[in-house]
Amino acid sequence: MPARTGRPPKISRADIVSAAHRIIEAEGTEGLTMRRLAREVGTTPMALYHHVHDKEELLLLLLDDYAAEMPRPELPDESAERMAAAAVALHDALAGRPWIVDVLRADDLLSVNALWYPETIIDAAVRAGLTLERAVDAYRIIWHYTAGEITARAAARRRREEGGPTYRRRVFAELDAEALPRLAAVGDRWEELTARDTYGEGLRALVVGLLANRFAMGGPSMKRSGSDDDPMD
Amino acid sequence: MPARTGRPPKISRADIVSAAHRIIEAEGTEGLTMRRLAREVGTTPMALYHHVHDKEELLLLLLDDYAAEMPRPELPDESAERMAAAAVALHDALAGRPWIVDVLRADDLLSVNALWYPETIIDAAVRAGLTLERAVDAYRIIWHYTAGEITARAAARRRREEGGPTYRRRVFAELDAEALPRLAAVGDRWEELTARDTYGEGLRALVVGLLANRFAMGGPSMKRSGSDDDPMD
DNA sequence: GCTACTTTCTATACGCGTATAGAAACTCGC
DNA sequence: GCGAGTTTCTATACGCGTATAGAAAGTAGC
Repeated sequence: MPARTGRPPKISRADIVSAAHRIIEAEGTEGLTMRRLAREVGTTPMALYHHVHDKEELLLLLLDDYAAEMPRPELPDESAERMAAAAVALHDALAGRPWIVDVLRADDLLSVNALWYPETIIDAAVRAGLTLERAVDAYRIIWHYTAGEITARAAARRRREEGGPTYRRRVFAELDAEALPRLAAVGDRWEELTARDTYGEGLRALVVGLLANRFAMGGPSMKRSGSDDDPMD
Repeated sequence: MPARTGRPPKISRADIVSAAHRIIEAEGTEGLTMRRLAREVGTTPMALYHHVHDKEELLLLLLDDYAAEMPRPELPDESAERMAAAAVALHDALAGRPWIVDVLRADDLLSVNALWYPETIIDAAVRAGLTLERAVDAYRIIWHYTAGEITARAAARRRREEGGPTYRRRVFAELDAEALPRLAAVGDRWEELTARDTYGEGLRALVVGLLANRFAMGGPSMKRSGSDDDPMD
């Protein structure tokens, strides 16, 4: 029954997504606007909104398309290494696409086609001896770190491209060496030190710590200092 | 020589920042637009741009103001606990303010008045035995995790407020239980499990891992300690 | 063929951040 | 007192994402 009711569509979701791909490829993230996209597809901007809820959903579709082709590398057998390797693969796949950043806030599950990554990480964590619940926690923690690193990376790149290194200079120039001796000791080298890629190092530390499991949830040690009230609700 | 040349200003940066504070207090983040702010200050939108480079700088000023009053809690003496306590204080101070998210991508130093946090964390890391360079790396890694967690938290809150829980439902409904057994096992409980606050847990894992320092930079891999699943000794 | 109904697409408009051009209001050198 | 220079403020406009209203183009029942 291919006979559907209503005005027949001139464009499809797939048309939109592939046009978006083309634009991003040719003109980068900034070139992808709903108006520009409409022109590319050959329709009006608002027509897009009948196929896509908003721009964020469009980016999610783009991610999903892209995720289908992301590398699923051979993984080591040992659990900790396996977790780290899967996370690195996820990180590397995402870090290369600047527009990803706009979608990172969307969800911790990313897209359907990217579910292989959480699955693999959670599975490795369970194999390493965590309960399923704690494995999920571990995945989310790794994800927060990963998303944060990618965001910072993108911001640093943007800063580099825009050229204005003034702010950090000013900070270190005005810095009170008595109150902040460590930062003063770093001084001009901040720029250089923070340019290094520390994702892998942090990830390994995280995996080690998560599996070491020194501080079980609700455990007594390393209690939070300061007031007890949680400012989020 | 208080007699400066040029047309005398009607408004100051301080006026702008305090008006912005007022608006955010009264109407939340969404209420803070450059046009609304201009109305509050009693001027035109473009006049603001002579005192503030762009909206992001305004938010940074707001953060700096706010940072001056952030809690600097009494810290434990032991280094690892000290690092964690400072990071938790930073996290809690930032997590309460939704608009912070827009500024998180700005810089890893945040604002001048917030430098106490990196200083404290780096200092504790050095005391724990890291070199200054590695202590800076540790701080940045902690910062990436913290920023990522806060962003995800804000996104989750937004999702909660907007009410649409459809996406995750759909994901788990369509989920291929053979290809993704762990996620399938979690199933409906994903929502519940990911609502938990795991910042502290992750942070402690990170600190443990960073100080355990098993995998020095440039080291060969995570192999090293045999093929044991218990990475702590 | 007409009417009702459904789906898709178009036109218009709003508020956003901010670029650009130039007017306004002051000091200074003469 | 008057032009030159400097700083600040105003007017206008652009492109953005997208809300809203309604026109267009089909099918289904009569």
